[in-house]
Amino acid sequence: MSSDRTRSAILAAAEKLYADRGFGDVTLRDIVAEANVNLAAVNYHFGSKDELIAELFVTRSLATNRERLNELKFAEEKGGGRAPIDAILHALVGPTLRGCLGPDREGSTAARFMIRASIESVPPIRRIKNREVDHLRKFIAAMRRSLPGRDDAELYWGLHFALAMSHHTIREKERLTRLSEGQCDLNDVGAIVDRVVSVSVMALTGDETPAKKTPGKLVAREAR
Amino acid sequence: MSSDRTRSAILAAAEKLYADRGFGDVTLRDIVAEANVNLAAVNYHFGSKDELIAELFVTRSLATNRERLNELKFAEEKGGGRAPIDAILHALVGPTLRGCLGPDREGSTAARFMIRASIESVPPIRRIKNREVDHLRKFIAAMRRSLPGRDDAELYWGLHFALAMSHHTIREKERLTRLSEGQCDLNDVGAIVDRVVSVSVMALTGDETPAKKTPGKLVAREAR
DNA sequence: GATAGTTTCATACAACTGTTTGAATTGCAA
DNA sequence: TTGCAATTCAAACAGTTGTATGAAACTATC
Repeated sequence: MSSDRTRSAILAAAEKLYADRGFGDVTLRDIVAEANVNLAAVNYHFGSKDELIAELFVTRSLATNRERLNELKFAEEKGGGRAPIDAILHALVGPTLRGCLGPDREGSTAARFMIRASIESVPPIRRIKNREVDHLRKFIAAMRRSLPGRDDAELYWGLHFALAMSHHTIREKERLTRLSEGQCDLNDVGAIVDRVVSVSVMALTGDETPAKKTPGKLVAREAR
Repeated sequence: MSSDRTRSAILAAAEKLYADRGFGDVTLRDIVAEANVNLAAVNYHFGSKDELIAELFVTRSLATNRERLNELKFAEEKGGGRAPIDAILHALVGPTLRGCLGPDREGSTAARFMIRASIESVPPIRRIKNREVDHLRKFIAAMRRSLPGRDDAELYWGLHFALAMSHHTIREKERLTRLSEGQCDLNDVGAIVDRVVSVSVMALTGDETPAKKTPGKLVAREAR
């Protein structure tokens, strides 16, 4: 228990390299070179390469989940047990978007690592993501309290779409920048969060029964 | 030019195996075993493993793009040069969703392969996807005609969100099924397309200037 | 300062990867 | 049939990968 130095040097080096070059072509030898430690150190301290990746991902995603739940709890307490739906969605997508996008996050290896983890799909991370369901259920519960009477399926779809927009923005931010030739500002994270939340709220409250076969033209207006 | 037999046997076997087990752990030896051909045949007929994957992906995605443009062209001709926005978005997300989800597509290796290609992110496929920008610009142009005066950035965000919901639904269909405990029907593809289109239309037409700092509650109603 | 436990290190291992080679076989035209 | 090109094949190649080993170096306790 004395030498955390090696341990954390490996973690830092691995996070940096994975963030920079992806999981695909970063070997243990690259990592130990960057960390200036011996090759065997990874297996000694982490057991295996996969466990190293898992620890990296778990640490970061636990932090995000904690932040999410804090925001949710705060919003629900403020609303006396019922948070407004936009606050709930804000708590859901805000931490992730803020963590991965945003100013001066360019240099943050943690953020870039999480972007990689979102783009590539490597077994140890996939295993962890599959346990995320329980976490999301807490948001479904809050949404149910916020929009009582709403069909559960609608809530699931709303949450699903909120995550879709948030994750896709993270995954494809370069492509969106290129496609829009810079007209979409990917630096103003606050505006992005608001935009995702706003659309998600519309998805949830727009029309009771989503257009069945031929969706009519939909017009939304701001109701104060 | 005589033996396409080997060539297409390889293509079929590769598509099946990649669809079933992902790109990560399917080797050339797996493929040639499934195809009952010699190991060297892949390099002989395709040059390299990456070129095999690329050909597989290009074939399928060209088909999807063609279908998209057909739908778009049809809608614009019907509208005399200006298609309604929901028709444009329908042309954008319909072919992809229909191609990857939907009934009796369970057995379609082509569909499952495209899902894999959407989930995992392997270099040859990434290279091809990066050339997709020109294709998407045609939809931006159609959207500009459909919603004149609208800020270009808004159009880009709308298209981006439409793709986000469509791709995320494909990628995470199992997870959504599990999360919603089957309450979200992933088999009714038509309904899913309509749902994605409907939300995308709301995103594009909902409020002129997307809520800046504190998004107000938004209510949409059906017009017409 | 001897001892026991932890940590580092160089090295080897065993397996697997995509690719190449050169000879055998096939198919087809003259 | 003969000749030539296209195709198939078994085998080997060259490189990389994550992991295991056992000895050395360190660290703290008594």
